[in-house]
Amino acid sequence: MRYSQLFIPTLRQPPADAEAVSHKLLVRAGFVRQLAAGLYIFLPLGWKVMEKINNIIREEMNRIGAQELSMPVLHPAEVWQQTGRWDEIGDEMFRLKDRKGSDMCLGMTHEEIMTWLASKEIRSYKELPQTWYQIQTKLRDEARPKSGILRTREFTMKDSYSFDADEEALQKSYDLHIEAYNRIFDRCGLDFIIVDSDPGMMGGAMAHEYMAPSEAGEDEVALCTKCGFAANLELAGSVPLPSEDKEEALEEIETPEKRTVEEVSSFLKLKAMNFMKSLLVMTDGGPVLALVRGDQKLHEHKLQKIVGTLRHATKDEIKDTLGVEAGFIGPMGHDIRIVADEVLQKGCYVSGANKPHYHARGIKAGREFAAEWADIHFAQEGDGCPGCKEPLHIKKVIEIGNIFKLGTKYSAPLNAVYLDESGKEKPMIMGSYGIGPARIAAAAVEQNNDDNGIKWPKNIAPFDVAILPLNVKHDASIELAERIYGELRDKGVDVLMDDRDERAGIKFKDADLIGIPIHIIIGERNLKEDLVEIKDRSTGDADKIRSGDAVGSVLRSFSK
RNA sequence: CGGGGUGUAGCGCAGUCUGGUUAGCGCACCUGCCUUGGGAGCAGGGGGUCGGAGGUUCGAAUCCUCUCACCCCGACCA
Repeated sequence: MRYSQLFIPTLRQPPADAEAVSHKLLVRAGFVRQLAAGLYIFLPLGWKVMEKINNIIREEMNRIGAQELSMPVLHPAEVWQQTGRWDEIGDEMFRLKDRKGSDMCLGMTHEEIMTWLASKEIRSYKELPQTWYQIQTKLRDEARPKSGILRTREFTMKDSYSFDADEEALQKSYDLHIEAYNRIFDRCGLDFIIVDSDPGMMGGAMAHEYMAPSEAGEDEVALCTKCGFAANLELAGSVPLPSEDKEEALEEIETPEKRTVEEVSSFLKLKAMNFMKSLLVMTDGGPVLALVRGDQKLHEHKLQKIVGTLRHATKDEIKDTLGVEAGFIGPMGHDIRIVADEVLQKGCYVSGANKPHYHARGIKAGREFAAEWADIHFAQEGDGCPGCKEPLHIKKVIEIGNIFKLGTKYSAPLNAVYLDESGKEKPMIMGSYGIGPARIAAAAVEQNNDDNGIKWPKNIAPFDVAILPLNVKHDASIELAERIYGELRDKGVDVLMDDRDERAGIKFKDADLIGIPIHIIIGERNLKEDLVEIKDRSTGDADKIRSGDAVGSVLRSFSK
């Protein structure tokens, strides 16, 4: 394609409200524009990248026998009501009524509709397994869209669903998806890791997430380089650094206006790990006091699994329940349920003295208080790996894909059943598998860029090659550029010909910003010696070669 | 939903505190000349209901009230 005929609105400066690198660069380089919060327009270049990603996904999904189809985006409420999610899901679902007043919603995912289809059409074990997928628009009324195209309210997703006769067959479908996903993310040129994840509201037994390490990511994972442990911080266990093993008698200390661990620890000149944080949460079963060590963060999800749905107590509730204001709460002498992190079983700690402006030291489990013990802390950098005790590393990551074993969570309520060999009716065993193509693009930019712009991985770059005739008024330059352009195109190479009457500097800057992997630079000076320059965008390496060798050289670099 | 911030030309910003000519600057854009290996130079030019509504005032980008939008942190995230 010819640059002069393309719409590539590049900007010298990024918009002021962009924060993430991928957001800034994708806007600057003319790939996307924002319509409203969490709603993005994909410009021609951006759309080309999306199509390349989607085609890789298609090829790999088809390779494992998955079949592409297309589902409506607008759904009747009934199906969602049958699985209970119509009520479980809150404001995040876009809901509307049709002209007859019937409740409808915009699909945030397609478990219900896919299962509905299976329930209508599949009768026999002979028709199983089936894996269906689509690359479809999803809509979610996100509480906080952010980071450009990383978290939007409308986005395309590759979602596939497997229907199997039993758990063993589901495992096969699951493994096939792992195979496909590994190939997809490899081909897209991403650095990625697979981690254990929390099945959450999706239900089901097992789940993994594909994560691309990046500072722009919203998730955090704990990794062990020694034994390969890898898990989302939403569920990652860890072995905290051991507490100091000391024996102290209980003693009250005046700590005027010192409430937080930070304040009290600097006041008493003690490390955070010498403290015990006492936090009051409210549950359906009444108030619960949660205890973690001063250097730890309470993991509400872990606690929730023990005590049920919870929320933080208000200041008044703390006073009413414990008789003391927040900041001076201690675990002693309360007649309520106490759940404490296991690390507190050993050692003596400082915590609130249950009276204003006083803390107490020498608080020891079993002596001053009793508790239920559990892992209710967030894993942090340096904690021991739960598998091999080596220090864990925490990394920020972008979630680019996930795979879930759903079991019968959807097939049971929607009555998606089949008859087995003995004529017995059984629910289908399902799996659900997602990939966010726009997140692949964003992650690729986050992982591959420099001060000059994007360095696209070659398989998802908007063009394979850019030809830059530096002076379009120089006949020999243009003749050569046209010849190379034609020959590369004949070989199936996706070429951008910068035929604009612009100065050399502008062409260099734009080619770098847009991030095309290979640049063929045709300058008047080199051409006198029959030379052209081939530049590799990602390494910056540039070679001068005979003009007649340009096409062959470029083709060779693709077969590498 | 809680906290913070920002809305002035396509993009980036100044002006607002302390009200007062035709509201400025850089880049981009248009015309001409010149230039062609890293976002050139000279000359000329176009583009704004200062997010919106109401109010105060002789006079509002500027002060007051309400409202909308967007961004960031947190909560949430099937």
